[in-house]
Formats: sequence, C-alpha cells, structure tokens
Amino acid sequence: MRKSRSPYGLEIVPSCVECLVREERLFCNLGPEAVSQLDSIRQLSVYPKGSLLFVQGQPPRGVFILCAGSAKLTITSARGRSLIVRVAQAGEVLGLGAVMSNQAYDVSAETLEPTEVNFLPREEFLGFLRKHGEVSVRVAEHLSLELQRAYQQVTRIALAPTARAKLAGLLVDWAAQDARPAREGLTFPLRLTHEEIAELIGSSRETVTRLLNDLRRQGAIQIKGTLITVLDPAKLEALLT
Amino acid sequence: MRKSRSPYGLEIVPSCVECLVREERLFCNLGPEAVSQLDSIRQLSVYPKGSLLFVQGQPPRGVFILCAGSAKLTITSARGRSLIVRVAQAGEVLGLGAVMSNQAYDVSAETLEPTEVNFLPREEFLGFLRKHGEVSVRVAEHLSLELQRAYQQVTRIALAPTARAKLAGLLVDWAAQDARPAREGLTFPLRLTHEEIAELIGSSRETVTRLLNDLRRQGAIQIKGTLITVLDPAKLEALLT
DNA sequence: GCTTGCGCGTGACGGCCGTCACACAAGCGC
DNA sequence: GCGCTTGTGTGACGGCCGTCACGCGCAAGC
Repeated sequence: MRKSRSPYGLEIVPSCVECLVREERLFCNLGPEAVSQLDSIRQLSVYPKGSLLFVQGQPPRGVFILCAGSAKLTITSARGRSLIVRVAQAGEVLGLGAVMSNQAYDVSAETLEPTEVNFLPREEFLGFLRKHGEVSVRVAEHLSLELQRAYQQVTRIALAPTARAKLAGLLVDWAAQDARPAREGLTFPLRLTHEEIAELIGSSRETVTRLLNDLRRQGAIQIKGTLITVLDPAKLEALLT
Repeated sequence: MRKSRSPYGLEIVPSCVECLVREERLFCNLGPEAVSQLDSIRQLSVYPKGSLLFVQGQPPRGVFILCAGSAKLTITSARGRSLIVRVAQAGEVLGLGAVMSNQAYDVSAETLEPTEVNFLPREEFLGFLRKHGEVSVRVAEHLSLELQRAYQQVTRIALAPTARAKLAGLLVDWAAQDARPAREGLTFPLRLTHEEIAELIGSSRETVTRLLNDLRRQGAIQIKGTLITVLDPAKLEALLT
C-alpha cells in the first residue's frame, strides 16, 4: 500500500478500496460494480483538528465515513450545556440516521485530530441504496449497533449513582476496547482532556481531575503523559456500584 | 369496525389490517400480497398488565407490535439498578434493533396495562424483508427515529443539572405530546407511579414525590387523581436550566 | 372486619459534587 | 525573553438529593 504525507501529517491512502472495506462491514462483500459506483459517489477530504463535520439541527447533507482519525459526537441542550455521546474511530459511519430518516442531524461531529473523511452526498447515497437494496439491511444493522451503544451510554450515565462510578465505568470500557496489555495492567491512550471526559460522563472538569488523581493515589490506575494504565481492574469494578 | 370484549377488557380488532397500517408507517403503502404475507406471519396475543414481552439479554425471538395498550422499556445495569428508557404506545414496534443485528435485546419490555400485541418471529420477519426489499428502508427509518429518541432521553437525563430540571423537562415533553387543552392549561393522564417516574429520570421515588408537590404548591401544575394539568408552562421552562 | 400490599407524603441526616476562585505548567506566536 | 491560551491541580463552601425511617390512605381478598 503506497502512502504519502499530507499537509496535516496524515498518512493518505490513495485508493479508497482499502478504506471502504473497513467500514464495520457496511459495504463489504459488495460486487465490483457496486464498489465502483460507491467510488464515483464519494468525496475524500482531510480536515484539521477541531473541524465540524456537521452540526446538530442542520438538514442532512450526507453521510461521513471516517477513514483515518477520530471525531467526537456531541449533543447540546437548548440551554447550551453539551454532552459527548460517543467518540467515533476510524472506520465508523456518521450521520446515517439523519440521512435515512431525512431529519436534522441529532448530534454534532467535531474532529479530534487531523482526520480523513469520505463524504457521500445524501441524494447519491439514497440512489445507491435504491439500486443495491441488500445494503439497506446493512444500514439497518449499523443503526441497530449505534442504538445499542446509545443505550450503553445511557446506562453508564444515568444508572451510576455517583460521578466516581461513571468515571470508573468509562475507564473499564476503554480498557476493554482500546487497551493493549502493558508490563503491568492494560494501557490505552487518552485522547480527551479532562473537560471532555467530564462532558462524556455528565460531570464537571474539576471533579474529573480530582477523581483521576484519587484513583491514581489509590493505585488503581497510572497516568503517564497521555497514556493511562489500569493497574487494578478489580478496584475500578468495585466502584461501579 | 367490529369489536368484541376480551377477558382483559380490551377492545379486540378482529382483522389485523387496521392494526398494521398504524405502525408509524413501517408497513403502510404495501402491496396487497405483502400485507397478506404479513398477515400469515403475525401472531396476535393479549397480555395482562405486568407481562414481560422480552427481557434484556435474551436472544432476539422476533419483533413485537403494540396494537393497543402500552409498555415500558427498561434497561438494567449489572448492579441491578434499572432505568426506563421509553414508554411505548400503541402502534410502536419493539425489538427491531435486536432482530436486525441479531444481538440480544438491549432492553426489557413490560406491559403497563392489558395490551394487544402482534408478534413476528425473527426468521419469518427476515424472510419477509428479503422478499420485500423496500421495507428495509422503512426499518432503517424506524431505527433512526428510535435512535433520535434515545438521544433526546440522554439529553434530558444527562444535561439537566438537577433532578428538578429533569422532571420539569419530562413534564414539558409530556404536555407537548399527550396533552389536550383543558379549561386552564394542558391536561394529560399520568400512567406511571412516582417510582416509575423516578426510574425515567434517574432519580429516587421520594425526590419525585417532593418535587411534584413543590410544583403543585408553586402553582405550576395541578394533580387530580391520575390527571396532571400544566397550569404555568413558563414556570416549568424556567426550571430547565 | 381484618390483613396485606402498594403507592404516596414527609422528616432528618449526611455526603457527594457543582461552582467559584486562584495558581501553575506547557506550548506557541512574536 | 514576554504575553497569551490551554490544560491541569486544589481549596472552600454550600446545596441538592439519596437514603433511611415511619406513617397514612386505599383497594383487594378472604
């Protein structure tokens, strides 16, 4: 796979084939003519950190596929408070629900780092769906998984009795998803600021700072720069109650 | 439309046609042969109050369509605490996400009153989808709307700073959805106990009791038996911050 | 009529955490 | 170097609300 350097320091994949096949099996196992049609629809762009792919309330312009990088999905209340509902990684598809139901985007998407994105305009995407009906089922499956994650998020935020439990639950989840075993415990990169973690669990920045330091002093976790290591999973699990 | 009395006091609609066309446009505008195939798949049952249609964690048996009555959808944490994510009314389709993604049900559904339900077994339903591909798009739309509601629920619970604001938001929503204008303000029936309202906003039963009485004493709402009247919407909106 | 269960009302207490305030370190443009 | 911004650490205070405890009304059932 040939790669080159983009202005933002991203590794650019010249052909989209490797990119498209990764999308959570949304478009895999398609016939070659379907893939080539997709290829003619898509528009590849690279966004710097902090770009807004779409904003809650906008009419749906199309779906976005993260090829490289990541983005946070936030929901904002009428009073201006905001909550991060998910951090989307490379390979995820965004805006599918809004496009399918022709409703306004119900969240906003902001890139967390320089991010490479494929954009499928709404009309062209729906046309593609009409032509390749079997993909609709994949779309439905994808929406189901997104719904499932939304419920898990609700569980963490609403069912945890204290902010401490919410944070512990988040760390446990991250350790299960992103972590790789280190010499002691599980290590994963923390790409979010304390402020953003607070928005993720519905708490305040100061509380996150205090709780993380508490956990560190208790020996449950270790923090080195942007890396977090879970030393004592049992200690975290004990806090979930 | 001929009707008869069931053992549970429900009005039974003998033909399913009137019932099926109501389902949030999931199955409307279908050709007659599709309708008749659906008719051969469906299994109509009547459940008493408190029945569990399905339980979180079960493998998906099929989708459930509420023809009459209502059901609460609850999610339960590993520690036993539970949260009501939605109260489904007549016409709604339940279990669609689990069936489409072939994952376990992510919520439990319990009837709130005697309820008439059409059941579509998983395999037969998927077969129907394969035969009538255009319905998949409807399914995706339906899942999108469910996702949207989940995000709204997250907004109410996680972004409201206090339990008071959560409850006020819930009342405002209910007034906007279910209410009919009374001689003064908007009146709607309260089908849930204080305990259930607490589970809906992630609070405790005692707090709900206290807050409702507070609002009543402040003149914002009125409670008569099972009917709630919102007298002063502005007072409720002011609490949302 | 009595019991049982359920839903609701209310008081007391205590702790968690949201908020305000301020300090400090690191990076960055100039 | 200097100022500015951003992210983090920490102390103090106060209020909201979760929890425990108890009582009361009402409906169902025998």
